[in-house]
Amino acid sequence: MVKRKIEIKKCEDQKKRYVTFSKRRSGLQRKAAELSVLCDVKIAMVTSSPGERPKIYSFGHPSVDEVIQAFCTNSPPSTRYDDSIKCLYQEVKELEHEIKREQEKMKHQNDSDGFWWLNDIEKFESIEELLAFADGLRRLKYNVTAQLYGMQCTSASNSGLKSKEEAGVRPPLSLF
Amino acid sequence: MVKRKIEIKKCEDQKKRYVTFSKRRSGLQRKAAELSVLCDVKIAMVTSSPGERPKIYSFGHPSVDEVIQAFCTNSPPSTRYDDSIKCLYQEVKELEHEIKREQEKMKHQNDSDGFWWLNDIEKFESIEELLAFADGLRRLKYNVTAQLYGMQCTSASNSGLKSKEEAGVRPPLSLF
DNA sequence: AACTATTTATAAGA
DNA sequence: TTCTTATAAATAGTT
Repeated sequence: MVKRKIEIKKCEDQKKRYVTFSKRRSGLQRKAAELSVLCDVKIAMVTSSPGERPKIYSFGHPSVDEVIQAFCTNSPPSTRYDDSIKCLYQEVKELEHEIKREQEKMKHQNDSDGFWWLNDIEKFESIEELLAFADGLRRLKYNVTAQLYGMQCTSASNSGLKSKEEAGVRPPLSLF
Repeated sequence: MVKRKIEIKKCEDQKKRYVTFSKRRSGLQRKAAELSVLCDVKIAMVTSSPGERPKIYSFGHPSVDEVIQAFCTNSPPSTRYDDSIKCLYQEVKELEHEIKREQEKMKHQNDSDGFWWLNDIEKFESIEELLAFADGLRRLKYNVTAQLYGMQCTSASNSGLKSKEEAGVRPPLSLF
């Protein structure tokens, strides 16, 4: 059996889409009914069915019509909270928030006490990850070594000595 | 910490009611949005807020007004599926179903092969339960024994013999 | 707003 | 459609 988490995007398999619609619509309706009872509020839900010739499903407490009436006539736009667009903004805001928290977490992980290279060795969950990390370390070592070698060469030639050997410059591999 | 399951009935604590409304409404909205994306359907939700001066919350894809328009004008009542009342009937049907299943379960438990006293010893989950069961058995034994003793006495006196001993009647405890 | 122990919803399969 | 089950998501109570 595969993982059951699904992406929220249009399901292209028509049959599955119908099943999902059926299941989720009933779940939504139950939730709506619970909300109206728990919080003693009016609620209405109108849905079109998927497919060629959409039918209209409706559900409401105390009745769809009463709630729609209230929406259309009793409430001037100033008293409405339409989240149809707001929720997109909300989504963006939440993503930004998540990113921020993620970044903070990273920061804390990376610089606790300044000894980042001692941290989180335990977090690797497989040999592969550990090997990848080790490989990263090798590259790092190589780069640092090469960098250092280059710096030594530069300072050696700046110092007026003739050869690298005279300046005590060693080949990269001996630096670690 | 106490159990977290709640009854679906009006929450009398105003503050809690507001919090619940806020949490559940946003959950409902998320679900509605997911449904519209997954199944590629139109949906609208209108809710009144709890409290003295209810505000109207609305949410819709592609927009509340479009869906309500479709509900009010484009769809003759014959094409509508209004579940506001249907769901009550559904609830009754489900309860009846549940009762029926429950009864069947009972029936199966009670008379599988007629040896009910051999069944379900394993179902006890604690020493206490088992001891309670044992105590019940003791009482049962006592009652059956007494009953039997009474029957013996009756038949003994009916048989014209003078004493219980003559009729082979034993005291209750020896019967098990 | 955040946390978390639980409950609830649900995707997939039968 | 309904049921089951493993897993994901929602949320009640609390901080």
